Amino acid sequence: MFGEVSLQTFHRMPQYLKTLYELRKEGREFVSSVTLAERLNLTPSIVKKDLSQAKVQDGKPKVGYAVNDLIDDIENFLGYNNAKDAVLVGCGKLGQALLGYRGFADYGLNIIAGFDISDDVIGQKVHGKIILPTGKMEGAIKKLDIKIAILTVPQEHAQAMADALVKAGIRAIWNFTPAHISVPENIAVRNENMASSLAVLSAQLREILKREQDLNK
Amino acid sequence: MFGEVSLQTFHRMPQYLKTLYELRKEGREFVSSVTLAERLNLTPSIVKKDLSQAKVQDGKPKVGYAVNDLIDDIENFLGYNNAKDAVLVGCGKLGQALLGYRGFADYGLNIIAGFDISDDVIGQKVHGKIILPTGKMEGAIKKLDIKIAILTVPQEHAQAMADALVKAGIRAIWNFTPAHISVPENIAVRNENMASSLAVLSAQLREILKREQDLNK
DNA sequence: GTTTAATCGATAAAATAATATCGATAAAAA
DNA sequence: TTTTTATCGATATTATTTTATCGATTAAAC
Repeated sequence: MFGEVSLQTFHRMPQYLKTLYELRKEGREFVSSVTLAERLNLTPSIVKKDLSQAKVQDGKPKVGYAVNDLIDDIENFLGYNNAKDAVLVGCGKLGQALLGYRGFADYGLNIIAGFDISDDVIGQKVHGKIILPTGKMEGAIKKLDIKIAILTVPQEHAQAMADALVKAGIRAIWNFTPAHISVPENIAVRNENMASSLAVLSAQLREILKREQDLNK
Repeated sequence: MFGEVSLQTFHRMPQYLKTLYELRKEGREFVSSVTLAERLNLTPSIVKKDLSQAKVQDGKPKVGYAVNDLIDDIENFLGYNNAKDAVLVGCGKLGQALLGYRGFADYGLNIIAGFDISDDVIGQKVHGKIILPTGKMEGAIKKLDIKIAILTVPQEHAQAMADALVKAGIRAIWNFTPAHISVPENIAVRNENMASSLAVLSAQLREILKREQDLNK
């Protein structure tokens, strides 16, 4: 689906980038797949395979990859340079937390504005981002040709709002609600599913505690 | 690592559960793997395989699985019944949003209290959850034998706080900071990594837009 | 009561992802 | 200058995950 590049690879890319920033800060010019793998608990093989998909310049035998070049290549690969505009819909607690999250800019995401139905928050600013009434949403999306929406409305409004966003021209929805939303197949959805994450964490914890008990028998 | 059950399977479990709740609400007594697969965009094969790992009672040919039994089995499998206590560390915007998030209770997670260093928030209550000074953290964790921590401190304090949590006896950390934290290998960590998610969403969006352009040529 | 249709559960096949291997190469050491 | 060593990049192998197949079974239709 992604022209050969797997989702797992995309998942790991920001981790490589993060480690590379640290290495640059430490003053290192070159880094090997072995070092990256160690820092991120991966194998050198997978690191080399992943990087081969993002990088332009080859690594050098004996020394590895040029840190700066690699940073450029991955940033470019992930589109961190050409900032993408987005809207955020639903400015409750979580919505406002995300609206004020400065980290997004580092990832090339630029939230234009928040939208909400409640007069209590309309007109407020969170870290310089204005909250507008949902009535103005479709117009803004169309006018600015925005493709990405962050969805943080209450669960029961998730589907209706997703429909409205699609109608307005949004092509990718980052869904922070627990609701499963249905969209046409040419729309990307990414679910930030707390329940899923917690299920996995609980499973890990259970396994760890069990292993420990077995040992102490 | 999880006694045969893969992480992907754990990820899908809460989705099944969610759909089953809906079906129960609709008054359905039985559901087939085909129906579940349709609602969640999966194949019947994977649904059957996943469920076979969580359920106790067999499905019936021709009609499928008993909705109520299946709900019980999955809830049990995921540990939604025996509520797990947790602490939340770092009560900034995101921390408070999560502190006030009622959904956790549905997943069997019970946040005992929030902890923070700032006098601005200490003593406040968010949805009935009190915010305490970090000085009292270790004592509370030990006294109540708490195993799970939600980490929402600023990135630069993530590692130090993780260390403190491990020292206090925490065995599973749900990390909402962008920092990569190092912990002993008998501690579970789950990274809620925005950068990763955004990378995947961007990749999906890019692919969709590209496919569209190709068609219009 | 017999036939038909839908589904399960087990297993086989295919697809995908991760890991290991190895020749080529460049830096460093001898 | 020659040898050694560490690493890349390509490819082969292995492991994991998903999908497909199929006999057995049960509810419903006839």
